[in-house]
Amino acid sequence: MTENKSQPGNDRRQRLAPTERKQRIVEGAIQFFAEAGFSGQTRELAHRLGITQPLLYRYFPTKQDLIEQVYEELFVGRWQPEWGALITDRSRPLRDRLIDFYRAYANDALTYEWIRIYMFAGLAGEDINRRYIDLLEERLLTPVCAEVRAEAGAPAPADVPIGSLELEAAWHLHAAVFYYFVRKYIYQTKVEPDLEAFIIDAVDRTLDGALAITRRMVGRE
Amino acid sequence: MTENKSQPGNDRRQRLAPTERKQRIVEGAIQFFAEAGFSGQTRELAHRLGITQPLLYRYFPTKQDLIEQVYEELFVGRWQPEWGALITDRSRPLRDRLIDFYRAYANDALTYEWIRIYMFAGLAGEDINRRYIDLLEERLLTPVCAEVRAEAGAPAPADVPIGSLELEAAWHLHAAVFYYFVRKYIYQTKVEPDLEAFIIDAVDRTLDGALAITRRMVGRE
DNA sequence: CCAATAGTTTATCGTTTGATAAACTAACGA
DNA sequence: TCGTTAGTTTATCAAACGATAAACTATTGG
Repeated sequence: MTENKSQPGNDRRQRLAPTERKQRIVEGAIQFFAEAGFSGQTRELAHRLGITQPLLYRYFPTKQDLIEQVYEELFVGRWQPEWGALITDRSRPLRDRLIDFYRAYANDALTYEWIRIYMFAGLAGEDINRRYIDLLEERLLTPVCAEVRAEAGAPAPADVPIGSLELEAAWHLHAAVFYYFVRKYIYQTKVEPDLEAFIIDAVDRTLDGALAITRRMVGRE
Repeated sequence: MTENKSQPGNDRRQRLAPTERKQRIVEGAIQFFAEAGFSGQTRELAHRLGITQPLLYRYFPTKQDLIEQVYEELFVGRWQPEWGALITDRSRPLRDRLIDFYRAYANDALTYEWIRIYMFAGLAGEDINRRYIDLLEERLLTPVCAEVRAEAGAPAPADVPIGSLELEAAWHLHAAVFYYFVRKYIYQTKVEPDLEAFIIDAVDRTLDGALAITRRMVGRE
């Protein structure tokens, strides 16, 4: 018997560079906390990672620090800057832009881990949700309102500011898509299997209705 | 000094009839778990109730039994049977019926406690959410689809079954109202202050769009 | 080949937490 | 008035859990 280092089931005590180990811990934590919530035990997280529990504390002083890192990775890192340009590109029909955006957003952001940790964080009273919503209103919802205005032939936001109820119209579409994934990943019930078709219908319903209401509310130019 | 029983600050050791005590515990548990989640400690719940922690175990064998009772009180007890009739009353415009329903539903069901405990339960993997959604689809969403069909002049569900995407259209409105309260009570962000106006707009957006799509999807009679 | 560095584990501490047992006492009936 | 019933508290247990200290060992440079 020479080396048994690479034998299956005997691969413990795997020495990694600090950055690599830290990254693995964060990724494992995302998966684990998404399932178990933040009251999940550090011992079980360590077990899933194939390491011992005190090792976590070599890389993160406290459990809360690890959680903070999870937020960073998940909520700050996943917003794609090009989405903003996608929304405001008036060379394409607004309907197509919204469909493309929500297709991309659903794919990159609204994953199992994202949705669940987002909701866990909200219930825990963390301000990460409020900060994310500020970002969302600034980069998505307000621009969408401006595009709806343009589409409806209504005054630009610079002349007539976006009203609270108009913002709610943009939330309306967002809520439909978001809640679809809440049902899928939190309640774990059956949802429409064709995500593409679902998004198209949701956009059409919201947009048609929103256009009519916007014309009524804000008036045409 | 004769009696100090009713003096303020000295009212401990308050003896209650079992049913009364049990009721107070459940109501306190609803409030407490809504804030703290189900990982909230029994000692703190007892403290808020002004009783000692072991007393909880006189009335509920385990913490989980108490939680079960919270579900019962909150999710089973709050559905008003008359809501079904409200939806299907074709002597009134569908728009008015939907507005009235969601006004009532928001008032009676979508409270701070309800929303938060519902979400906590979902994340915990409890099947109460799936059971509630079955109830919702049967008593609300499917009937709404049938009414939209009638309004759109499309075939009745008996002839052409309700499709998955049609059900999603009913979910669309439901999601908008639900998510409004998620933002209010879970993320705790500013929302449109006029709930009435919000509901009216949401109904109009969804209904107009849904009518058009239903006509396209199912065809007219 | 050896010694120093540092990644990882073993052992353990102090609290927290759900739950139980036994003591205490307010209320009611004979 | 007194004794029994039962609602409530005090005291405590055992396991769970975040966190720390010290021992262990894989890797690297000379």
